[in-house]
Amino acid sequence: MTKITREKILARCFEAICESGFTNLRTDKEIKRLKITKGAFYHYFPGKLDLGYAVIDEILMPMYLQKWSTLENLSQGISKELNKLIEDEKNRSTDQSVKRGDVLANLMLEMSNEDETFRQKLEEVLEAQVKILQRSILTAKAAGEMRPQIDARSMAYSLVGQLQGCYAIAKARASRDVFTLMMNALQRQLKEVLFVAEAGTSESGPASFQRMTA
Amino acid sequence: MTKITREKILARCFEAICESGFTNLRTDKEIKRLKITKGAFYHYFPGKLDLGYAVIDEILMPMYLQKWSTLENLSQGISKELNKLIEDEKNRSTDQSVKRGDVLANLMLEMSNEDETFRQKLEEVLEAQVKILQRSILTAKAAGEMRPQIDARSMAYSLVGQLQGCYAIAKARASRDVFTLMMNALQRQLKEVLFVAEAGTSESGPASFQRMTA
DNA sequence: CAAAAAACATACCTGTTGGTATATTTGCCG
DNA sequence: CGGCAAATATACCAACAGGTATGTTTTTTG
Repeated sequence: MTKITREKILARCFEAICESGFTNLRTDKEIKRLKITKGAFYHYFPGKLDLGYAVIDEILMPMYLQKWSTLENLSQGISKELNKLIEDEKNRSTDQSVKRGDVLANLMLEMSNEDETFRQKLEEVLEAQVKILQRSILTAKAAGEMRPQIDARSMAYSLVGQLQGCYAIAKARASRDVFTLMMNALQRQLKEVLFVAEAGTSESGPASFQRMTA
Repeated sequence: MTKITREKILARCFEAICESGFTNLRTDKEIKRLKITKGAFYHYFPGKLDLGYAVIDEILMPMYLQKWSTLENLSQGISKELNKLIEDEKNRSTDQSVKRGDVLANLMLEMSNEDETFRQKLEEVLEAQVKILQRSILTAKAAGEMRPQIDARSMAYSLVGQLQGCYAIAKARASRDVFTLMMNALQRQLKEVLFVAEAGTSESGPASFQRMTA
């Protein structure tokens, strides 16, 4: 037995949630698929909602923490690393992943107004991301890599928001190209606002929203 | 009879969709609430999905067209009007509206990967908005109100995406303050990237992400 | 005004879905 | 090995939810 039952349930149900959200998750379908029984399922989870909470705590949260993990314990080259992370996300995307969109964003919009506990747990994941980014931006400012007048909190929120915006639009367009396009625009915007180094070339003004060369 | 049955159904179901999405819309609940019967409902709509399509075509689309309507037939002062529209959206927001979030964004994330027709119709609404913004930006560029190197299409997409990002984060935080904060950041970012007039004050670099004064 | 079409009303049906009650097995500790 | 608790299995259920079949009323129109 490589994986104990509880972990299998969590992993499989997380996958199902990624595919079609929490409401569309059918517990008994997944139970059949896992070749277990309701007895096993309800032994580990009091109900569907509690399963959802566990998925957030034990899978989603670690997942989104790891997403930015390389930024932590970094005292220099933060803006470069940030750009690399966005670049990675862009390159890792597939037609399928674009159609699914961002799991956290999906769950936020689906569940925040339905169940308060759900919302709180999703908020925790969101805030965890924001905190990492915020601290990284502060570090970058201290290292002279970012303009000092930038407010780290505002910046962190906007970053996460824009990332989700990219995912949302691309999902509705069902187009990986649109995703790439928007991520490129985000990168350009970041470059201009963040990096002190390139600030010299002010002749043409900010570079954001110049024609996208996807 | 002020409103015919079909319109009442559409209006009421739209409201319900705003509250908790399409999947959570319970047709028979709304039928009872409207004090009509299934006969009436299924006389006008072949099924629940078709009702959804009709809501998008007949309510959502006009709604989002009107949102930017003042931008059309405007040959000057576009950037100012754009800023005013965002300002309005910020001021019109309530705790409740923030908790609900943006209906279009909600539906996009909920339905795009569930039903292709749904996605296409939502895409139409999205594209309609983008087109209006894109044309306005072009006009503004022609009038010398915006930096000429801005790509209108890229700009329009980013705008809509960021707007949805503001709504998404604020919804998850269940905080009108967060919404205001993010909308302010968006306004500041727009000001700096868009407006030719203010471009002179380059000493401090771009103003985006400076400390938010909500 | 008569017939046909549109607009509703009533009753019923079926699959689904989350959940429960209860029985059985398995693993472990003394 | 005996017993106890965790783990898993089986059968069942009640509510819901969308949809259908069919009947009745109202409106339109020739």
